[in-house]
Amino acid sequence: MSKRPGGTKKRLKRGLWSPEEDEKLMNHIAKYGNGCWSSIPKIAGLERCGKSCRLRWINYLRPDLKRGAFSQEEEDLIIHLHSILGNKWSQIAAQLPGRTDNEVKNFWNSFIKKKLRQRGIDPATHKPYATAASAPPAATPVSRSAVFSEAELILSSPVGGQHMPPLVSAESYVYSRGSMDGAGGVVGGCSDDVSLSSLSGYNNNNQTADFAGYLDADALHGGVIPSVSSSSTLNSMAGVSPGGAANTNATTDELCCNNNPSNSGSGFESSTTQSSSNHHLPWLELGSISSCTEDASGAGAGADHYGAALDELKWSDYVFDGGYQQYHQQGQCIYGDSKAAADAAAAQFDAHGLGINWCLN
DNA sequence: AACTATTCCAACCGCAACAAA
DNA sequence: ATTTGTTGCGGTTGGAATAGT
Repeated sequence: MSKRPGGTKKRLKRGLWSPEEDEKLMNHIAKYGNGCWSSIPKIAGLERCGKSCRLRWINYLRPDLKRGAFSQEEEDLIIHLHSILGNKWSQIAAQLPGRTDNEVKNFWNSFIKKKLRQRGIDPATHKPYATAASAPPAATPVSRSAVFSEAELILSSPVGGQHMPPLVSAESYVYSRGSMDGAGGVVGGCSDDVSLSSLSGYNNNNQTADFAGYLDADALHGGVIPSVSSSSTLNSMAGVSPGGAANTNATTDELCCNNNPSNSGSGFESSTTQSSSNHHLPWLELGSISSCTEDASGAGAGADHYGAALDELKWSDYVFDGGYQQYHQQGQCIYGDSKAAADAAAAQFDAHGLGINWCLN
């Protein structure tokens, strides 16, 4: 795929990566890590710019990538996080193990956007479109905004053990509660229990404590959360040769999984090293929601998949208690079942191996 | 079967932030 | 303090794949 005419002095290859190029890059990173992207092409014998190599690795070659369709839980989480963070794809992706910002962005643009519009929700604002059937045009109160400033997030947290009146619009929870009426209007309340404080991690109730471990509070408050694409994390991610650990110079100790929570430092790590097995998504749980949808008249009952999602395995269960570990063990990767070697590598891959430094630098 | 329209996603671009010189 | 190089992020695009006619 040739996106743009080159124009640079040195002719660099563009477009889709060939399997040979992939192999070169993977072999290089397996050997040396992913330190200096600008020098990688030369050393690895690739006629690509470093930027392109970096992108290829992050978006496609990383052994920890979870390919395939987004689960309902992931979709819910993306919608919810987008209502808070906006187009901060890297931050959103940081909360979705195995997903890249590019993947999340594409999923949003190609699927969720459309879906929300069909439901009468403006994907940009997460508010229902003003329609004759619902609300008067341009009459949406400010307090109903689902786009939250940092201050709003903080203000919505409990102070002195008491919940402040939530500034969170009901819409932002509608997605997971299945209480949106056909025209996109909001039905049902329960706002007392679902202030964004639970998201922000400032709430001290149990629910929030659990969730705080899931969704890094820093992520929602402008703190630094290294995304999975950050170089520091990637260095740890490169702790195993994608092409097969046997081909690397790494010692057994370097390759072995390190699940010690004390090593968790970044948002990614911390979100995947929770010692507690009691993680859950507050909005999903709060949404046991059938009890919360006072007015189910327009909710479309079971037709709404968001409500149905509540009956499914909790995403956090998948992530922390089995599925994600299993995913690690099974080594899902871009090459799927046909790449036994990559599977084997991914089985040993561990994002927590912070002590590993493959970089030559 | 051939053509057109649409969808999806990998990859590119430009910019900003940061670090090192 | 300034320059230069590198990295990361978000927006955009082009083309392959798919659906529709």
